[in-house]
Amino acid sequence: MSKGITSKNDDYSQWYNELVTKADLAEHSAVKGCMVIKPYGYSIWEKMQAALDKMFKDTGHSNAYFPLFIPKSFFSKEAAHVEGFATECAVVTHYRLKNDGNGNIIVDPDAKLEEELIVRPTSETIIWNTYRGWIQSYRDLPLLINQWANVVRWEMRTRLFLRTTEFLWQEGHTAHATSAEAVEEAERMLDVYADFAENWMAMPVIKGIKTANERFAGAVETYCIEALMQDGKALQAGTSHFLGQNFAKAFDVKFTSKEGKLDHVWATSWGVSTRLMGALIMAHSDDQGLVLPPKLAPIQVVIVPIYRNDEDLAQISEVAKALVAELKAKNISVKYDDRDTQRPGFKFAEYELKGVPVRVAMGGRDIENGTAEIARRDTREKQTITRDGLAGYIETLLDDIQTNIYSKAYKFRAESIVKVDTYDEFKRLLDEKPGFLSAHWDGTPESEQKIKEETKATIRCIPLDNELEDGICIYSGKPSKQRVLFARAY
RNA sequence: CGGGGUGUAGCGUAGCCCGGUAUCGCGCCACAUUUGGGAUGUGGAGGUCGUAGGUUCGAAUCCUGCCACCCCGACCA
Repeated sequence: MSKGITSKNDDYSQWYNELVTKADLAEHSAVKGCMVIKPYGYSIWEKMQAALDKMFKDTGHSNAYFPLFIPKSFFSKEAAHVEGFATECAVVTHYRLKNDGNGNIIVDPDAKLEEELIVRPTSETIIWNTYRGWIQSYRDLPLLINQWANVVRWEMRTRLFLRTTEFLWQEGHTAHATSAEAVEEAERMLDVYADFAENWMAMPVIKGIKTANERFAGAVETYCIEALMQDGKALQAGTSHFLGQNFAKAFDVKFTSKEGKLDHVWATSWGVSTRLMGALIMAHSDDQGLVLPPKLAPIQVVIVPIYRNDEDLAQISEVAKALVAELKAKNISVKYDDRDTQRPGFKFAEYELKGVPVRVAMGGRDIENGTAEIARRDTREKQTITRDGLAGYIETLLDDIQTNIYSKAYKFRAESIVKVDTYDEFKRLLDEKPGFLSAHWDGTPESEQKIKEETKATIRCIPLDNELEDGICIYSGKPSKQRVLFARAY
């Protein structure tokens, strides 16, 4: 491991790339655009999955699994949907290889599929085709299903976690008897995502709705949570869609209501992906490496012994192992690193790089004095604490770190939302002080598109709690009823 | 997919212009001394120079195709 990483002030994207690889989260694979998620990175994802999965179950959802492959004909049934995804689909055309006689393995031309299969970029079509057989009556509703899966979107440019050709995610797909109920579901799941982002990832988000330009292909309304990264760029962290009856109509999913009337069902879908890993990294980390919120850190506490000989080590280990037991009893994940192959300074740097929230160092001096040195990753402050009540202190400290990194991110974001009233000011701030720009917009896709072309800033969302306020569009000068949030985005 | 760049040991690199079988650092292995912020010394192992062709007596070096990665655009979670 080489010393140090590029400073995020010098080169933000290089800082990010080095962080991902040097903290052992992921690496590029032999397959273009696809990554290998390494054990340390995957264990963070598993923690995210566990927390989200529980939240889904607590809101009444069940997990299921649908196929990776989608017949091409399914895909074409919803016009907007196919148009939105057509340009980024991987297609399976054959099912067999053969030896061409010259020692080369080739695709067997005789093994062409009658109907090509699309590798799912999202599963609405296969799921709604399936739901047709599951739903007949209002008694079958609501149908609340989630699946954890991989999907493939053939992106032109990829970045570890933020945009990869294959990625992991969850996709919820629900069916309801009424429009209102489906809207309520879409909003409920948006709240779940916001709750997760803020309370687990310690990342403040803005809940909002997307403009028509940014809406999911096939949705009536797209809700989103938008986060702000430390370089002032926005990142869409999760989306929840009210799909109306679009997919029900496309796949002919009808139910008989209490009143005996036949109608198409109302749908939602919602998802978050391994992109959250990228968000987590960029939200809190610094030039020393990752900063992980304690609730998602695979290792919450590491104990490093400092010793001169085996006798010292034996003494320290006794105390350290007792602390390990106390912490484990409090459900804190702790690692006692007594490797003799690395020196303490190396270990300090390594665990800082990996974002372990709390480090405990114990040496001969501490054994004599009945103390330990506690270092917190978020502020890099060190304190000497007495051995009595140490486990309790650490437990409190972990909560404190969780709160502190949220506050820090919240403060940064609050400072990064700026009201702008002229287009010149808008353009100036985008370059000088990137962040969310709150500005009036006339509500037309044309103005939004022009602003995007000229400045690369897009409307991230119309905040759900937006106040109505009369004004004029910064681009067209036409009347506007409310401000929307613009930003350059990942 | 367009423009630019890069590919040499696990990682980072020199050598390429001017062709003669590969340099240095980190890491790795062994031993010793070390251990409160990325240890030091001595010895050692490790390379089809991204890949496939071509030119040549001879290619990391020159030529062509392909692949991958990075940066910048268009597309997007």
